[in-house]
Amino acid sequence: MKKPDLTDREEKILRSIIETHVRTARPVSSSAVVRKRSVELSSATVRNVMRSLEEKGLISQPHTSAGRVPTDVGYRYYVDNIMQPLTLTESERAEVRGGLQRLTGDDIGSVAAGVSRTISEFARQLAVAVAPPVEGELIEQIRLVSLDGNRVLAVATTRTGQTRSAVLKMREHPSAADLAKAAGLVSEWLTGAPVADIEKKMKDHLGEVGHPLRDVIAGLLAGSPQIFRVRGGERIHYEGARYILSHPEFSDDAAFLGEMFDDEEALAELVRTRAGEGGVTVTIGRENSRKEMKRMSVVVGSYRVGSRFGQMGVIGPTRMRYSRLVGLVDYISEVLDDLLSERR
Amino acid sequence: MKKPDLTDREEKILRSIIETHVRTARPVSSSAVVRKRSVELSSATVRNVMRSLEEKGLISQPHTSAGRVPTDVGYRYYVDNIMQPLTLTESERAEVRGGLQRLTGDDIGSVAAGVSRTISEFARQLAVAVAPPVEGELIEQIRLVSLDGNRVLAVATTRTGQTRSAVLKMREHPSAADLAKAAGLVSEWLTGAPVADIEKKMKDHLGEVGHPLRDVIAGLLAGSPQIFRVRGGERIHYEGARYILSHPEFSDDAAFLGEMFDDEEALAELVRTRAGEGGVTVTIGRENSRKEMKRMSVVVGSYRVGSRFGQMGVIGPTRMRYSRLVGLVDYISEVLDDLLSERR
DNA sequence: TCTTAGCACTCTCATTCAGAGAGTGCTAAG
DNA sequence: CTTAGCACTCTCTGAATGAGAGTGCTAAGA
Repeated sequence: MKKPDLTDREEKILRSIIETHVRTARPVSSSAVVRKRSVELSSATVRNVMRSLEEKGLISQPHTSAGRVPTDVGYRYYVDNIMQPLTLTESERAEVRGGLQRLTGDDIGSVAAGVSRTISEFARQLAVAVAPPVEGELIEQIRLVSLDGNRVLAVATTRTGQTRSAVLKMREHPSAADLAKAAGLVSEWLTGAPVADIEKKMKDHLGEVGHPLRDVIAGLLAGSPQIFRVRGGERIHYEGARYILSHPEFSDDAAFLGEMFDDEEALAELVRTRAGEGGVTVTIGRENSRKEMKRMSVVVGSYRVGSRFGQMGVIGPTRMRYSRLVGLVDYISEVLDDLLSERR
Repeated sequence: MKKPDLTDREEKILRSIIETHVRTARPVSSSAVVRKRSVELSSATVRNVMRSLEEKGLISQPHTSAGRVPTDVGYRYYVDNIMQPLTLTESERAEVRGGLQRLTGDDIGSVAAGVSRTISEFARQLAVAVAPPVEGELIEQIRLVSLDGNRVLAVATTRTGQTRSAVLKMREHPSAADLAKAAGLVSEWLTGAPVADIEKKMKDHLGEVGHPLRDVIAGLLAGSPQIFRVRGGERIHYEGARYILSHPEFSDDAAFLGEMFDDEEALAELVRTRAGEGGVTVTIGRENSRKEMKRMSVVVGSYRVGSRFGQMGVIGPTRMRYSRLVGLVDYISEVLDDLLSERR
């Protein structure tokens, strides 16, 4: 997997090429490398080294007489072996932490929204955050509150302290006593069960109860998807469309990006599949599963809520500041783990 | 305002030019008009008419020897005086109505989300829907439900049957009896008051109550923004980014569109400012307040929930099928008024 | 053996030019 | 008032040209 077969000098020159290409967006010539004082060599020698880097597939020429541009393989080598994650400045760290701290009182979906906003702001790239799935959460308790007419508010709390609720429409108006009884009964059945199992459990027990309560519980069963099936929109958040859309190099990909914005599930997939549990993962250009992303890179990290993981990351051109972005995502995931483990 | 100073023949030719331009996206020549059999005339005569239309500012030539293209003024005349809204086919009507019907059980924000999805699907354009503001709603009742630890779920219902809730963190764990008392007291103060006034009202009455209840109510006051200040994300929904982003003519405007997607409030402004109460409004090209939209048109309608209005519409190139889109928005607003007035 | 100066070579990019094609405006006749 | 005919204008395409950038190669120097 590793490719440590570069000499010190080759690494220095690869680094120089990548870093100036990231800044300038144009092919880097041998003389540009010399001007940067990356190495004390003549341009002719640098050219020889560049040729060797090209033979190894790390850089390439757009055409015969242009400078060199890093390939995906070149960026990969840079990310794995050369680059160091950039530490944020003290004031940036304070700002990131402060911004995230303010979120942690909110529900887990809003946290994801805030995370995507924070990442986007500091990265100046499209940012995506996916909240951890609710399916594995364990039910703590179910409560039913009578509203007006036949409407009832169902409230479920989970072991990690999340709360979800929905308004149910019942066939007839249930009495407060019946509601309390039904809630007690259902809580008894479900406490400790994972959210994924609740429909099945309720169905299994439904036969055990008689007339007035049975209607209430049937209503609850009918509405349970509303309570627990989290729509993508609540779990997946993105921010910073303007950054990726303003890249002229992506004007051909605008249609693809539009599809991504419309299909949040697909967007989530990008950060989900590659996010390990802990650590920051970088996916470069053609390494992405979608061929439309051959000129984009994705930097993702994960964060932990209870026993489940959420993911977050940035999407931008392959020509991105990897050291800065890896450092940023890393720091945010550290802060989130810290802040979110505090909640019970 | 009106411009009825076109002859019958001029109108026919303007219509022909606009309708073929909308289809082909290219300048329309005099012979193309003749080929369409819009009028029984030679191309030379059509040319004379086109010259007159050009003098009146309704069409223009991109360059000396090209066909003609409609101007904003031309589209305006077409929309106001020539075009008829296109009625949807029976099966489309059924599909639209069915799709919207399924939504009306949900809360008012989800309805807006569904509306934008429906419009976008049928219009194949970017669609935006804005739910009516909650500020004018009148409070019906406030309930408080004890969760675990110091957390309390506050539930408010309004006169139009909307429900909003939030989890509040109290200083200390309140007893169930105190919660019930506090909820009763607050409901008494607030019932019938508009949402906009609740903070003030609670502050006014807070002095009247003594120790154990006072803490609870202070907690509710502190959390009331969470309950009622609707974040844009819940009110404003858009769908169909792929349609507008895939228009090659907007690849220059991608950065502007990105800003719109990021700033939902700005997007909402587009459909809000122009939406009258009832009826469909069309804003064409430079008529839009934002100069970046000089090549886009907006078709908006409104719908009513209780005494407040929500807005919805489509955003696309000026070269759009106005008759189809006006017909669609009109029908959707009709269906929504119908469906939403049913809820109490 | 490695480095470097020098130079020919290749490719892009911008400019210019010419010819084809599209569509108009004008004129004169019906 | 309408229309046939035609000259005119403008765009678009492709070819030709020259400048500029940057390389690869060779041969000399350390």
